[in-house]
This record gives sequence, C-alpha cells and structure tokens, in this order.
Amino acid sequence: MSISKNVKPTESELEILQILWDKQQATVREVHEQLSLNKESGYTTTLKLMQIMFEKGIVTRDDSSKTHIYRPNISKDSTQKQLVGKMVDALFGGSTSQLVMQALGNTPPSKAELDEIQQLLDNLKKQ
Amino acid sequence: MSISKNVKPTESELEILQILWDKQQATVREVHEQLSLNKESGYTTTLKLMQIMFEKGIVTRDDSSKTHIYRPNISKDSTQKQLVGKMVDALFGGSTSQLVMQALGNTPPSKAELDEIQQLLDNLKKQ
DNA sequence: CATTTGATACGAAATAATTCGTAATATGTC
DNA sequence: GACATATTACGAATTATTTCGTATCAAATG
Repeated sequence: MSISKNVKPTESELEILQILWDKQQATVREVHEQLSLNKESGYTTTLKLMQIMFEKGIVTRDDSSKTHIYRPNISKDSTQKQLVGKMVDALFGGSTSQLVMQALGNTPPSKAELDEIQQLLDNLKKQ
Repeated sequence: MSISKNVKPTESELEILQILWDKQQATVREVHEQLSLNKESGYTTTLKLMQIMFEKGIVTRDDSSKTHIYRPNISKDSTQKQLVGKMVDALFGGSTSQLVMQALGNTPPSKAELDEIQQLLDNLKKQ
C-alpha cells in the first residue's frame, strides 16, 4: 500500500510542488519569487494557492512562526506515477510502451540517457 | 512543419477525440453511446462538447444531412506529442528519459513490447 | 397530414480553478 | 510605543469547464 493520497494536483499546484520538491521546504515568498521568474502573478495568488493546497493535504506547513514554512506532502515519485498512468490511459489506450515509443521518438535522448534506458530494459528482460 | 493547431484539449474533449481517432468519424449519438459505456452523462452534454470542439477547430463536421458527422481535426500523434511534452516539462524537469524510466518502471511491458522498444533504442543508438 | 422520434441550437446553471483586493495581525525599527 | 513592513486570512470576482433543460426543426411513420 502506498502512502500517496489520491489527489490530483492542478496545473498551478504542480508548478508549486516542483519548487517544494526541489527545495524540500519553502515560504510563500520563496515560492512566489521562483514562480515569478517564468510567470507574472500576484503574491496573494501564490499564497491562496498554497493555502488551498494545505487544506487539500497536498502540503504541510509549520506555522509556529509568523512566516509559515511549507513542505510537500505527496511525493514526486507517486505524483509522477499517478499522472503518467492517467496519461497512458487517456492518450495511449493503456499502453505504456506506446507512451515510451512516442516520448523517445519525440526528443531523442543523449548517449548517456540511452545507456541508462538500455540498462533498465535489460533488467526488465531478465524477469 | 506540423499541421497541428496549438490547442490544448480538455479532459472531456480528449475522451471524445479518442473515439473519433478510433472510428475516424462519428455522429454525436455514436460518440455518446461509446462514452456511456464508462461514464454517466446526458446526450446533450456530449452534443454541447462536440459543438464547442467544432468552434475551437478541434473537429470538423459534415452537416449536409440532418445528423452531423464529426471528424477529428487534430492528429492523435501531434496531440500525444504536445501533451507528453507538457508533462515532461511540468513533471520531469524537461528530461524525456526520466519520463521513460518512470513509465517503464511503472508497469513493465510484455516481451513483445520490450522488443519493440529495444528496436527503437537500437535505431536511436546508431545516430 | 398529423404525430412521433431524433437531431441540433442555445442559454444558462453548476462546478472547478485562478486571480486579486482588502483587512487584520505580527514583527522589526526608530 | 508609534510607524513601517511583511505576512496571513478571507471573500469575492473572473475565467474555464462541464452539465443539462428547453425550444426548434427535420425526417420517418402511420
């Protein structure tokens, strides 16, 4: 049994999660500043999003001091798993290998990446 | 240059596109009946969605007879490409191979699928 | 030709997601 | 302690998406 909740983060929530996964923890201001590099939006918008994420249980927060500190409460791995699974169902008729083929054909990986994939493939073949 | 429009189908629109890609063309009723196998919803809901898709240019339609016939107007391949690309950016920091690793580790493909992937991998390596 | 059946058109309600303004409050500074 | 600054809380507007009811029209049926 996985510890992951069955939440489906929205697109905006994913942007915030990315930052939290990367930094491990962050304040609203830190998240907002990171977001602002790519995107125009108000501080209270980010705040509100993070408050909603807290209500949903997507993040935890430490409010022992005035400036709250947020941490992700769902793992990157399980979220990737969930969303990739959804995409496989919705777009590739449930075929993971179809997704893989599409992805690989899309932007060909570097030599190092190819080797990594080859290794995984070898492992899968052994079973 | 691809002929694909830069539309991002919503989740409901994708369900309908799946059916249109599969059947090549279909009436609202046909689509609705297919959808109803998995999902509860009204006929006019499906109708409205397909009308909106028409307005957006996602589908075309032949209205020469009373019962209109709809066809997809964006390709499955380009849509997959677009959405996989978005997912790679949003969830895998732009690394396609990370997505591939995740997907393969997720639900291990059959022997036949492994072979197919291996073949693609071999081709990529040659370049 | 009247009636039933099945289709589209359209407006609008319901729901979800995003955005922001304003108020209240705590913290630091002079 | 008064004032400036940074933060959270909260309500509400906006936008996007999904859903459906009702009106209307065309075709088939008897």
